[in-house]
Amino acid sequence: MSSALPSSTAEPQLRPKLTVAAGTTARAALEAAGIDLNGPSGVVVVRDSADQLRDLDVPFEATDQVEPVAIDSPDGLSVLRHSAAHVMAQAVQDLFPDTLLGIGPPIENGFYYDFLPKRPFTPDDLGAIEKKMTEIIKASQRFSRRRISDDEARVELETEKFKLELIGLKGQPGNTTPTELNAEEASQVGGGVLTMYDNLNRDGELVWTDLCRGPHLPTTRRIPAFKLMRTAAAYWRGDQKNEQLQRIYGTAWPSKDALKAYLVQLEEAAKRDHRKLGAELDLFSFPDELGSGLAVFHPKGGVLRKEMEDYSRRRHEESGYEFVNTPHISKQTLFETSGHLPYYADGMFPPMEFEGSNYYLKAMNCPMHNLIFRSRGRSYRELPLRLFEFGSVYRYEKSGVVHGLTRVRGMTQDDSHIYCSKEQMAGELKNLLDFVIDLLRDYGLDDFYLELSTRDDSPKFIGEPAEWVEATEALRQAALDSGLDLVPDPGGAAYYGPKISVQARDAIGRTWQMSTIQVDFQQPKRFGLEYTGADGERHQPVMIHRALFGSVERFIGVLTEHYAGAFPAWLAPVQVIAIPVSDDQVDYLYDVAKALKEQRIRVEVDSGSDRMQKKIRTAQQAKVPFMLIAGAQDAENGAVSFRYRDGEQRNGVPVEQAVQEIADFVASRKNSSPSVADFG
RNA sequence: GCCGGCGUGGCGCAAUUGGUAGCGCACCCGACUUGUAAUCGGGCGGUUCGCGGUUCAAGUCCGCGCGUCGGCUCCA
Repeated sequence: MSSALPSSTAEPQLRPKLTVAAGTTARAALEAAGIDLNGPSGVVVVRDSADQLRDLDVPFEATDQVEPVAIDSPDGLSVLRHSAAHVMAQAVQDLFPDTLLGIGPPIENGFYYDFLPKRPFTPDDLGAIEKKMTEIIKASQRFSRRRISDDEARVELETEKFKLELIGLKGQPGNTTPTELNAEEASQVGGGVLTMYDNLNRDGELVWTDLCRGPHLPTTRRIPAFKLMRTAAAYWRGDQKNEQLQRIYGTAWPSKDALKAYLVQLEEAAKRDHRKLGAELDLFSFPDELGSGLAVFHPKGGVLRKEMEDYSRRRHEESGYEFVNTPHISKQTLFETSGHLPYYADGMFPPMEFEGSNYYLKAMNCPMHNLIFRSRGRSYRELPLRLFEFGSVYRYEKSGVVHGLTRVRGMTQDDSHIYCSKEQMAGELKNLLDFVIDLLRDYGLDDFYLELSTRDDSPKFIGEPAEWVEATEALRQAALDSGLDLVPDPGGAAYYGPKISVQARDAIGRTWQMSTIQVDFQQPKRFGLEYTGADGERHQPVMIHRALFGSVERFIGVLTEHYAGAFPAWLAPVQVIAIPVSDDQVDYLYDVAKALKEQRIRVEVDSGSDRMQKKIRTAQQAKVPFMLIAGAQDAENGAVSFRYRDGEQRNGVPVEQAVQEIADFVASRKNSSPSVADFG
């Protein structure tokens, strides 16, 4: 997952531009125009004609046309959150006086500030900091902008070593494109002239100050709602070699209601967490005894896997793939040939030594597929040769990154390697991308964009520049032909070739990297792969790597969150649960279940001693798509009553019809939950 | 890997300043035979993640390890 929850950001309102005369403030112009400065959509800054955001209370040097920016617009929210970060930093330095400041930018849905405290913050500290922040907000401190020279700043900030470093990196005045600073860092020092923001209390007394580009809210009072979320560690300037700072994350909103809505949204997202649902729905677990990042699938999770894989196999079969199988372990020399060792030794489990050789668990399937290609002479008539395998690989993910099913140490890739001629490459990539998107849609993901990862001038990228260009352009063309949005990712390529990755948005707007398609000229070279062309000459094939689910495990994790555990009927571990009103209908329902089983429907009869209401509750919590309920009346009429996931019901449906409806619905692979509307 | 939090029956939680573990769900048994989200009663189940230490006494304090959570870094 890359992005967080969608923010409930309001669209910027179109407002007429206002004139701010030289020597006057934006506030004066806004007040004269009767524009609200205080409400949940009140204006907090303005955008000038140079597209810069400016404080309301700083006089303009020259007359200008400005656009009001409301607190609930995207820019307004950033200003709010950045100001909240300042308030938090003030609170922290107040409570923990020897704490040094890092940077404190706004981020999606909130803000953070990095600190170097004498001791790390604890969760308990957050409460105290929040309380102090509330005091600062109530004190209605003014954010007051002050220009300062680099030399003055160095004196004023002599104890703040991180701020001094930023000033040094900022570049000379007039240089508006600092290349050393990322966007977050630039928000502190800007590109040219340095400014300080002084927090002044009602008496005009200076209570706190921070180096900052701004702009800010007029006063701390304009922070209507905030909450500190968590503490974490973060490396200074994002580099593992640097000092580790303590980061505090917070969120801030234009109203208490908006904050509450955001917190509810987080709770909803937490309910979909596949790790939680995996346990609740009895799908999989991670036994400590196995080790970190190693999952076992329980029978219900096993059904999911099987259905997912079966459908994938079928589609691959129809699309000209050939199925192969390779072992989980290999001698070291194979990975030397492929070039993965020593490059990626850190990412592999350490080798086992026996019979005079080092054996590695495979972290990728491609070298073994290459051996299959090379096992005999190949003709151009065989190309494109598409080898497919559900191949289990093992990767030594660092202990801190293992996460549920989405980042594991043992996984099964739906891995495919396609060998084709250079001439075939462009067409093959296009077909492949269509195939991938089409198949993902069948599993219910239907909102995508693409990312094109290319090389930069880093030495890690190997191979001929001309080949990179050719492969990159072929990928780009395939991406453009798909009509999907394409986001560039310079420097993100694998060391052996460029790639396209398919990003999918789930039901609540989060994005996940799904499939990757990579072009590789290197391995064919390293393995000496060749085929005989129509011309009788030997040629080197192009190799395309491609995984569609990424891994089966990860895909199950993503689908679990996408559907919040309420899987489509065709995937659901239990598709039908039959519930008798009283014990007298148990045998009757076993007959109904038998008829369903003949249609290969996964059905259970709840013959336990619970009351019917309890059984309905249990089935509902198990998110079973169809409940079939039968009482004396139904049994007498040879009928059953449906209850769907949404609680709707249809009573007195003849058994034969009910069985057919369910079988048809499952066969349709509809991804929405069945409901009354589906059956008219 | 780094920083911090957490680790109590299958699951979710409780246990005063250290004084040798309780509850709900699930599970098992019994009673009740019920028409759309929890019937009642009884029972089983824990070497409090592991190892070591402090103490008369450790779930509680300390150290190490493992696992996990939140971030950072990483993700062929």
